[in-house]
Amino acid sequence: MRLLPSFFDRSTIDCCHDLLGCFLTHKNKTTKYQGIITEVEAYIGPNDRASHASHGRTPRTETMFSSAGVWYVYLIYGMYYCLNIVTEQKNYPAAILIRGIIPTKGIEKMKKNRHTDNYKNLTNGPGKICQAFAIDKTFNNQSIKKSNLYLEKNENKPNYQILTGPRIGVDYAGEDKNKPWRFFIKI
DNA sequence: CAAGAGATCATCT
DNA sequence: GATGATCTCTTGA
Repeated sequence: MRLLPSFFDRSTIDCCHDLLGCFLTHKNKTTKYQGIITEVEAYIGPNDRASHASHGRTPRTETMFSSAGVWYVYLIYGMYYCLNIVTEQKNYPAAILIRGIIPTKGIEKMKKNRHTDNYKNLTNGPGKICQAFAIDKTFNNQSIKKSNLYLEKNENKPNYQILTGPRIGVDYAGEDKNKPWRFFIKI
């Protein structure tokens, strides 16, 4: 069952907890990619110095100010894409970065896309996820309701513990770098 | 296994 | 002109 935009129209932290364990799915002409989300990070509000939106509205960050349930995709370090889902009300900039996934479908194509046979190295990082799932900027600002990139509820979520920690790669963010806004499933 | 360097370009100042 | 919500490769213990 596809998650609808309304699922994300609420506290970003709550969304993070509920998003863990759900499926990410991308269906194109040739391949169905799918995996279970195991790690995410929250970027919340105009004053979060780790967030792109802390520098105000710009052409790039405009997506973060959209209403909930659209993809925010951007290029980082000139080489890799990162996939986020926008949360909370319109004009309040917030999103969740998807950082870790366990692949369940399309694994052979993921290996090709990633140029490796190492299963454990397919989707354990935000840039790797986008490469494995063939996600690029064309998905930016698309609604999860209509896009062929979408999220699904997992009816058989196993019991697991959710751990938290500081976000990765945001040393520039001053005090905000210590916020425990990284969430991951204990294996 | 850990640490360091380099790749590479859209975005914003 | 500077920088980054990353990754891979190399080096060395």
